[in-house]
Amino acid sequence: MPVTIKDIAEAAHVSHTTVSRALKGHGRISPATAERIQRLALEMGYSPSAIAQSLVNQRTRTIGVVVTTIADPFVINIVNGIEDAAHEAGYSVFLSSSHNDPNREMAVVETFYRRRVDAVIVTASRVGSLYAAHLERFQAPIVLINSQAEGDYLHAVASDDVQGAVLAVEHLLALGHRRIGYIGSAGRPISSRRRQSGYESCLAGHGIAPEPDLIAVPDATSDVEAGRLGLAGLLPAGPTAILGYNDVTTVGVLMEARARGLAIPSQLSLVGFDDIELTRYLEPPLTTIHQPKEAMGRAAVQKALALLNDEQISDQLLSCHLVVRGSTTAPPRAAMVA
Amino acid sequence: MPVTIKDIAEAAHVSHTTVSRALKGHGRISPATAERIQRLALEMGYSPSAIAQSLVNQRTRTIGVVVTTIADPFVINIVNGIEDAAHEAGYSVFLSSSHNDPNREMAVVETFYRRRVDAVIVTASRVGSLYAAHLERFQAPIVLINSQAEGDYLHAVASDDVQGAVLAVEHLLALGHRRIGYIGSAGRPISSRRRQSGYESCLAGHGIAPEPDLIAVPDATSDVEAGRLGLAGLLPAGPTAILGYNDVTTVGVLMEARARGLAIPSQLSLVGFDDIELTRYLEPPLTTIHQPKEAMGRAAVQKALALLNDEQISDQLLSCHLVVRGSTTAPPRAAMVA
DNA sequence: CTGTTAGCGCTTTCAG
DNA sequence: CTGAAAGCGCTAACAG
Repeated sequence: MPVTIKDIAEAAHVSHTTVSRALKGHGRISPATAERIQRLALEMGYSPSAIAQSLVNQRTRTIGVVVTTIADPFVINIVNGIEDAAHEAGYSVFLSSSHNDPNREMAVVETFYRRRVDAVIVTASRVGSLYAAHLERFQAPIVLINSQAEGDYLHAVASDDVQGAVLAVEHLLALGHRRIGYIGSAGRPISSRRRQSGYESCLAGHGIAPEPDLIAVPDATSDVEAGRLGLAGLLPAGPTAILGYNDVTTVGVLMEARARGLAIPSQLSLVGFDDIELTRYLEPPLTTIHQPKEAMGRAAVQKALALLNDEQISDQLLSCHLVVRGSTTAPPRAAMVA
Repeated sequence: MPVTIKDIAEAAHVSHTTVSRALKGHGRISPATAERIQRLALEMGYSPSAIAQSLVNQRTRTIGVVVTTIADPFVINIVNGIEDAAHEAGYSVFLSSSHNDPNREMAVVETFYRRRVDAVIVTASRVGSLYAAHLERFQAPIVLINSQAEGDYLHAVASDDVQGAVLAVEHLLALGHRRIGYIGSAGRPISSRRRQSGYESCLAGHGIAPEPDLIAVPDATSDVEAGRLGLAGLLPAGPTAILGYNDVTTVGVLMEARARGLAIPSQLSLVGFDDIELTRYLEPPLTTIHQPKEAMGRAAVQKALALLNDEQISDQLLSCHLVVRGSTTAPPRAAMVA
């Protein structure tokens, strides 16, 4: 059994209240006894029970984080940002995976509720709307990062998908490309559509009508697979450049291109999205749209903390930036690939 | 304020004790009232406070996990295994990063102790020995995954570094290589030395005396950098193949080789260690030693749970296996590179 | 300045 | 089968 304030009280011949006061400095208490008790506490190896404190204070200083998958290079950078910010604020974080299953997601949130976390952060939730029902009961703030559900039921932090896609397309346009393809993600409908709309509006802004043949949203089992299928589907339309939903999708495109003997970037330019670490070690290193992943995690924590403080804070839309590496260049002279 | 058993008791005109009993099924209670109360609890949106339960039960059903860095492709697979196993057992996990700082590592463990986690899992700890002092006080089991500290003070789960390195070297030997280099890691002294000893003993077993010139343990700021420096240092000795401490180190070797116009694998074969996801997308895809990362996480949880159950369980040493991909082939005819 | 008392939400004897 | 009472470790009035 751990040492309790009662044990210290006994050893110091004072009441446990006095110990409690001595240990947290404030509260009127004689410096002498205060110091004596503190020394005693140290000697006895006392460590206050956060459980007991939580019960009486009605706050646990914990944040529950639910992610779709833990072993994901994108997600994990967000978690990293969350943990850093939480740690700085004196909070601990529970991490749990929904395995991309809405039922499991709700179960995890329920578990967090039972544990009385002060706030919940959910990344890439597909069921944001479901929270509406549970929300009245669940007092804690819930902030959604990159929500993939329709509507804005809750507090949100997201990166600016539209702006990011525009950056990508402008880069390709500047390089001289005119036939630019887009390969989306069926599993992240919201952000995929946003990126697609950025792509389309940017093209349109330059007088290029989006062609359905240059857009694919493959129904694949993985992002890599989506990239492969996507490229296969788009090739007949003769793209000179492709924007992938994210870096992993774009890796799939790269693999498929390699399998087909298509040279990147001389025959086909590629732009990814996210800027996960992997991309810089590929051959060629990927030109991509950088998402401020840790910043999003930190922003989510700040938002949650502000909410706990009853400060009203507006939703955050963080902007992306372009990282030019080796997978983009001017289109080939003979612009037909297929 | 959340609904409590008292609220339900009031609504049901029974004592809160009865509610408590009704809700957990056991305890002698009339099926009628039991069911009535359960329905009521559901209607009222009751969710038991894990905090209060933890306080009385003296166990929180939480596990504290401390890692060196969250955003690490290797670590995160371990965490994934931990979370899965913990979830299955009804445990929640606290995740925290030590940022590879021993002081911070101890601080994190202290925080976990305050939160009264039932067990602690530490990956790649450099300060295992420091726990000895705190151990008497901290009743919870502490299990170390891939500990990087001298001695075996605690319960450990690790992959078999020696066996893994032997696998790698045997593969290269079988391919015909005789001048095989090893690039280690200064930051993970224990596992780096184990891999090196597997490497050396395997060579020795085949009648090849290890050459100091073919071994480098660069003092670099990152694994990639270590790989680059390592290759630069080893090249004069004319290796035809190199075993890197891990995949990221080997990526560094690959980058440096590319920069020097060295063809992989025709001029130099490369073997990594870990089998992180990245490796299969490199050009060429890396031959590597697979570590059972999720399994190590799961094993750590099982060990922790067994310990909580007072079962004595032996330390786990999980074996690795070889994954042959594109970065290894027979040595060039003219086996001198430098 | 210090001690007494009550209570956070729950479980668990012990009586009835 | 059900209720009363005590207590998990701590904090916060309220007295003294």
